[in-house]
Amino acid sequence: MRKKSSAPTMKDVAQEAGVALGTVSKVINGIPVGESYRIRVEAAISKLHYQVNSYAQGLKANKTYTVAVLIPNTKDPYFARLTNLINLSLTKRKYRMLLCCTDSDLSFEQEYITMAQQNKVDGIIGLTYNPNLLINPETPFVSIDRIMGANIPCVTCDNFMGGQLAAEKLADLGCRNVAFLRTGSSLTNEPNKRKAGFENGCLARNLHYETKILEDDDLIEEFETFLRERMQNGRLEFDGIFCSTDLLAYRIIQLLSKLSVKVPEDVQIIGFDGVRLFGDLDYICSTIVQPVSDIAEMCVQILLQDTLTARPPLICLPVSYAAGGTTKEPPERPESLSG
Amino acid sequence: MRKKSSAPTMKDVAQEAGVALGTVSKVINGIPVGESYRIRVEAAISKLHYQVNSYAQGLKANKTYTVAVLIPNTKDPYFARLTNLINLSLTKRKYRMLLCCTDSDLSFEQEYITMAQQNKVDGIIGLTYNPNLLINPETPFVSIDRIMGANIPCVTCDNFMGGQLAAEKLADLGCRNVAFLRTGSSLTNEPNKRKAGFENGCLARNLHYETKILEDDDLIEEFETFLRERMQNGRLEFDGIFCSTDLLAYRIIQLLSKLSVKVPEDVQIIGFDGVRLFGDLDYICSTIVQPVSDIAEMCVQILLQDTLTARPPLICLPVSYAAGGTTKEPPERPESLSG
DNA sequence: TTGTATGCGTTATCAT
DNA sequence: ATGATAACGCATACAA
Repeated sequence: MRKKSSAPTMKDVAQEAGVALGTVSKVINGIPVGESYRIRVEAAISKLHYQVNSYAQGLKANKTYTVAVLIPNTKDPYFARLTNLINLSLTKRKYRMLLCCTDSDLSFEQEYITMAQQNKVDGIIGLTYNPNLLINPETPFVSIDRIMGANIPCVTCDNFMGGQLAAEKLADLGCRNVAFLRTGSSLTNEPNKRKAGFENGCLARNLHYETKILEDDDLIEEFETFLRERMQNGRLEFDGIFCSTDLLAYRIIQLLSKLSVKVPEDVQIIGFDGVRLFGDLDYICSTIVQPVSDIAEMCVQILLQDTLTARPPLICLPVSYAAGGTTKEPPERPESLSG
Repeated sequence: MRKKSSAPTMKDVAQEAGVALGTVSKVINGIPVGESYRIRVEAAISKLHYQVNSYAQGLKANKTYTVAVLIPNTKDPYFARLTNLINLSLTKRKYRMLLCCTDSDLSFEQEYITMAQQNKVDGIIGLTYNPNLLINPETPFVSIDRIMGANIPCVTCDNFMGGQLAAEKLADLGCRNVAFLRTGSSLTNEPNKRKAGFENGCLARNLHYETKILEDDDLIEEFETFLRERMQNGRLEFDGIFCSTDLLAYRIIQLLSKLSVKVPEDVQIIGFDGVRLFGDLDYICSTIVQPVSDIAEMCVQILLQDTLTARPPLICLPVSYAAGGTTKEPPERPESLSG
């Protein structure tokens, strides 16, 4: 499909209305102008279906009202929700959002950064993994979940507290022997603190614990071996498991079902993220809920704020716990929705 | 966070390299230039960290390499996946994507269209509901799931065939008395054909069927009443249900569990969309799978193609069926993934 | 082959 | 208050 003839410009409007260019500009920008002139210009605008050219505006003003958002993908429900909420926050402020799905690929991340800079975005929000990202210091950047350097603010949830909360919950629910399972990137980022928080909680509550962390190229089957080795007479020695993400929790639950271990009767499971079915229905599992909405809003707010003051390097937002059916409590139900 | 000093321009590069503006432009655009000049220019570019200004380019070329995508949200897993795949297709072609989450709000849809046009996007892909959307005819537009007019291509899956397939599957699985349940927008769009296809399939296979369609502001509870009325001695009179979406199927399954009706033993359920947990793990339910990847690719391809020929008004892509545990078959399992 | 000049659509600074 | 004009950064047609 090819674009048809080029769109009308301010010049066309000026000619149609029989006024000067500057007058048209003033009308468009709400600068006072003679009543009769305004009416003629407005008539010409609607007659020609004139629309301002944001590109010309951006070139002139050196401001594009555009923010690039780098995220691995929008298929994962947590990323999908985060993307949606960032979009909301940006739209609320009349900003446009350039979506950049990086697939967690280090090169793609860099390419998107370059693209965004060439596009003269007013800022970038990135949930990235590349430890050597080259970002032009003149482009404001806010990182999610990873500390990237002294001058780059990082927004995350309180991962340490989340881990601790998980341990406390398991203790409250009667567990005595628990495990922490983690998978994913070997790169250091904030979510790694979930482990330390969990261990801290276990110590405080006198819980015996063990941890198992998969390397980057390990298969999920490693966990099966790990768990099998800790079964005696068809009984798992753990009565509680904390998984670093809801995704992992889900897969572990599948695995346990294969091993005929019942959840939550035999072993209670807590995940992390607060993922819900279809975005806002039931939780997949009992989980530490990230304040996604606050994270999104905070990213946008910090990115777009004018003052250079009050720019703390790391912002940790509080997490909460939600029962989702994989612990011995009644699961929380979402408010009833129509449709 | 404020932008630091403004970025270097071609003029700065020219001065740094001691050459003329045009020469720099040529180097950047790969137009042959004297070896020594090229080297000096490239040195200046990397010294100054120069990056072209896409806005200036776009203004000059009247082309922005940007496409706006209008979608209700990215929380719903089907929309989330579609968004991801459209992003992929666009990126592959070096296009940027402006994400516009409309929340299915008719005014937001119009506002985003206006914004996109002011942004001089090269095209718009929209899954929209506003029947009176004002779209500048000079902006190429491809619609998803809704026919918007003679000059606007519409990409969708074969909804009719999907409905028919659902009926056939239920018949094959031994059902004799089935129901079709639908909810959502009262506006006419392609997915409405699922009902006709289902009815057609039921007739062909001699299945007795009943349909229940909720109005826009009805509550999901209406379905509970409907189903309760069709129970005798704790037994539901239907042995199969086709739901217009996986989301609805999921909610109906919850409802049935409340009524102590077992799925799939007492009643088999088929949904529509092909939604999977975490994007690519298990299906939520047995379902008619939309060819999301093909839909995304087709939208982009049609939108960006140069020729005005071969632009059929309606493109129906084939659907398939996947067992997801809510029918009397072993559910399909996704290929084992690492991590 | 290299440099110069003009225009893209807009805004803002001037005179008028 | 209104109209003419320069400038934003880049690409290109044209002159050197």
